[in-house]
This record gives sequence, structure tokens and C-alpha cells, in this order.
Amino acid sequence: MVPTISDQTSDDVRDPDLVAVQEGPEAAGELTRPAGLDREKILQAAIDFIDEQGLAALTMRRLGSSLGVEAMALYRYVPGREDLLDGVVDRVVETLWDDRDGDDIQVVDHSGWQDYLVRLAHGMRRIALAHPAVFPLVASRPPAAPWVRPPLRSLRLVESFLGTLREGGFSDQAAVAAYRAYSSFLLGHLLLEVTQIGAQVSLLDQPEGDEQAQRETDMSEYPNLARTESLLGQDKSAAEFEESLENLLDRLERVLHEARNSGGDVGDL
Amino acid sequence: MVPTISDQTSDDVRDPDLVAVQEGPEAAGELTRPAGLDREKILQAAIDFIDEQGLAALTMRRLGSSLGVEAMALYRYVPGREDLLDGVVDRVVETLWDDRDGDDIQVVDHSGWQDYLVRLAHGMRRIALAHPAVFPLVASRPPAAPWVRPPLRSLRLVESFLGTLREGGFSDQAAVAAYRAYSSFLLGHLLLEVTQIGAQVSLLDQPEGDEQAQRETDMSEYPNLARTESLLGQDKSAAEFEESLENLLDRLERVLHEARNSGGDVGDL
DNA sequence: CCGGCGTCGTTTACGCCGTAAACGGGTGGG
DNA sequence: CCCACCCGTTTACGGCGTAAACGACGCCGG
Repeated sequence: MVPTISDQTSDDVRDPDLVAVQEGPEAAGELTRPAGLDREKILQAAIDFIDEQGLAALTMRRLGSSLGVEAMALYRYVPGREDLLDGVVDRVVETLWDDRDGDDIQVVDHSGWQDYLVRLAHGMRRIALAHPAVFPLVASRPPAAPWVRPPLRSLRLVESFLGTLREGGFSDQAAVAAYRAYSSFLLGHLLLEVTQIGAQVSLLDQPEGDEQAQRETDMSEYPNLARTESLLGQDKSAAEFEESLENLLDRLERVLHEARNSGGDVGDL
Repeated sequence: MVPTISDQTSDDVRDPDLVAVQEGPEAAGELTRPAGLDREKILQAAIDFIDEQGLAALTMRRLGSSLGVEAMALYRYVPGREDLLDGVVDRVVETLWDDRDGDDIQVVDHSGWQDYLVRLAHGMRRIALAHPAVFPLVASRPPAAPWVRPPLRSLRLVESFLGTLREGGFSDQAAVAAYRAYSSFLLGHLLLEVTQIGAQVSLLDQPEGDEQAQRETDMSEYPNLARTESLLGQDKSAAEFEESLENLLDRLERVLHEARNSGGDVGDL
């Protein structure tokens, strides 16, 4: 039922082109030899590997051979497997900053905190959908500090979040409460969305079995399930994400204005 | 927190009270030897083991030896490690039904769907907090059907959910939408809550390091973090959970009444 | 009473894993 | 010219999941 660990075997050593480099030593900068390792190259290879083969299939030996290298070579650049995974998470989350054409999350002149939260949500969702097999790692790896809540995993990100809300008029308490509500929302929605993607994929690649024998198993015992099965199968993730996000923003806005009007230090969400 | 069956290590034959059962079907029946394995005993031992040592520490050999048995003995009752983990998840989730004194989720005469959703939320939260190291498994193991959304992991549970909402006046579409919003909410909140528990625990048991050298690292670059650090550290999980849950219920109620008044088949959340 | 057989845990073995440690080749600076 | 260092390879070890063969033991029909 589970994807299992890959399947097909080895068959390594595929391309001797790797050696065909032209160019002198430094002259044109580093020569980008395909075999020249560095930490970034290894992390990117790990991300690609997980995207293609799944997390369970990632081993040091296989990752090495996907780079045309023995497993032990990786240990010059990465302290071990756990640290490699941490690096993968960091690198994936960091695509928040550099990627989206002009939608930089970081810049200060937002159109307001609502706009910031919407951009940030869409950015994280883009990342989750781009790397559905990596996202569970983003969600579940122990964070740097105990109050860093996945998937908003970097101090820089939390700092930017709190700063933007402060500028928007939130008290410290309200901003922190918003941070927690927002991270819960993101984590729940995105993790379920990528889980569903993974589940559908893993259904496709094993069409085997006893024909259509137990397609609906004992669905007869579950009338509500049977009746709504097609509804349950529909994917409205995008619309539901927007809906929940809007609801959260409304709630935050309400809290913000109530706090302002009452003048007190309400803060609790 | 749960009855727990075993605990200590090998050294079998510990409690002759077990034999003092008042009769079985035929004569003395089986004598409930402590070493007598069965699937349930193994699953419970696995749950206890994960609660105490963490998921990463669970291996077939170690689980076996915690039962006073070689690893291979487990394979008579469990097809393999993956299936064992599935069994653990099922067993933990099933404590929803049998445990809570009178608060049975299952019974039909609820005080309404709101009450049902509140009970269910509290039940799942109780499970998550009772087994913080197991809950990530509940959250992330591939579900039985692609539309089963953790942590509401059983067909029976989803059936009961949908049925209750139907009785409460929800259309099929609205009930399904509510199911998705509700599961997202639960997963996000509970996963973050148990993650934080785990993080705090893992901080306590490694007080070593370079003294207080880098306690606040480069906090100076993050003024908002520095200022709100104590706020961020506070644990208001319970209150936030209730608040978010109430908000979700309000939202569902609004949708339900709008759908009724407009008479149409609104259904979207 | 007994002999075979089913049940259940053990032993042995295999291939893969993460990684420590020793190794070697090529290259650039003295 | 040579040697020291960088960097990937080789070798090795203990632990993992699990297949397969192996016994000990209790029951049951003859």
C-alpha cells in the first residue's frame, strides 16, 4: 500500500561525459565540473532525488551515485545524514526569497500586513506543491528554537512576520498570537494537500492487485461515505485554502480593531 | 497515561495475579503467560516504546527485547515494520472510542453537531497529548483511502462525522467541506502542539554544550524576536485551540444558515 | 501410551544502511 | 622537484529489516 522503497535496482555509472571539461584552472572562474562537489550541489541533488524517488528511497549511497560519486565523498561537505536533511529543509524554504518574480516577501513596502500574509501563504503553498515529498520534512523536522513553528522555519522569516504585523498596528501579544494561528493554518492545509498528492500518486503506480475486487470494500456499512464518495474525491484544495486564509485574515483584522477601539492590551487571539 | 501492559525489560514471569482469572470457556484455558505474544500486546509495547524512547529508537530487535523475545518472533503476528506502524496508528486512534468515561463520540444522541465536533476535537487532542511521539505518525502515515485526511483516519470516523453533520442539516457538499476544514484545523494545531512538546523535552535532556555561550545567538539582528522572545515561549496552546475551534464552528454555522435561508445548494465552505 | 504434527520462538544468514578510518592520486607552491 | 594537502575511494564495522531453516513443546487421534 505504501510506495515502498523505490524498487528498481542499481545500474549505476551512466555517463562518462562528466570528465569532458575544457578550460583552465581559475581563468574563467570555477569550471563548473559536473564532478566537482560542493555542499549546495549535494543539497540540490538531495532535493531532486526526494522529489523523484521519495524520502524513503534517499540513502547516502544512492545520493552519492546520483552525483557520480561514492557515498563517503559526501561526508566532506555534510556532517551526516540528519544534517543533510536539515540542509534540504533550509534550502527548500529559502526559495521563498529568491524565486517569485517580483513578489518578494522580504521587501518592506508591502501594501499592508494583509497583503504580506497572503503573499507569504501563497509562497509557502508554491513551495509545498513544488516539492510535495520534501514538505513533510519541512513540517516535521525539529525546529531551531522551540518556538519556531513549521513551516515558518527560519528566524529571519519569523522576524519579518512579527515586524510586518507590528507595523500594521498589532501589539506584541497580538502579533505572536497571529503567528501561531497563521502557522497552524498553513501547516494543516499544506500538509494535507501534499499528503493527498502523494496518496494519489502512489495509487497510480500500483494498478496491480486482484482486479477491481475490493474497490469499495465494505462501503455498504458506510452509507454516508458511499453517497459522498465522489464529493470526497474532488480536489478543491486551492479554493479551500483561499477561503480559510481569508477567514483567518478577517479574524485577525477583527482582533486588531477591537484592540484599538478598546484601547486595552487585548492581544489574545 | 494509558493502562500500559508491559514496561520493564526481560525477566518474564512477573505477576501471578494474571492467572487468577475466574474461569474461561473451557477449564483453565490458556494461562496468560507473560511471554505469550499476540498482535495486541506487540502493538501496545510498540506504543509504549515510542512514548518512552521516541520513534527513531524503535527497531524490531529492540521492540522484541522489550518484550523479552527475539525480533523474529514478532513476525508471526505482524507482517513487517511498516505494518506494525500502521497498527500502532490504528490502535492509538481507536482509543477515541473506548476511553473517555461517558463522552463517547460514537453514540447517536449528541446534543447536536457542534457538540459532536467539540467532543471529537477534544478527544483527538487528548490522544495527541497522551502520545506526543506517536502523533506525527498519525499525521503522516499514508491513509487508507486518498480522501481520508489525518488525523481523522478511519472510515468509521469519517462516516460518523458526515452522518452527524447530515443530521445537523448540512448538505453533502457542506458536510464534506466541513470535514476538510475541520481536519486541517485539527492537524495543524495538534501537530504543532506535540512538536513543541517534543522540542522542549529534547532541550531538557541535553543541557551540555558550551555553557550559555550562544543562548541568544545573533538575536541582535532580530529586534522583534528579541523583544517578544518571552511571549513566543509562552504556551497558550489550550486556549488557542479552543479559540480556533470556536471560530471554525462559527464559520460552519454561518455557512449552514446561509445555505438554509437562500435555499440553494450552497455547500462550499 | 505414543507418535506425529502444529504452534511458536530461536538461530542463522543476507544485503543494505550510516559512517569511522585508512588510503592514494593528482596538483600547485616552495 | 618534491611534498603536502585536497578530495574522492576503499575497506571495515555494527546495526538494521527480514527470509529461511530449525528445534522445543503440548495436543490429539490411534
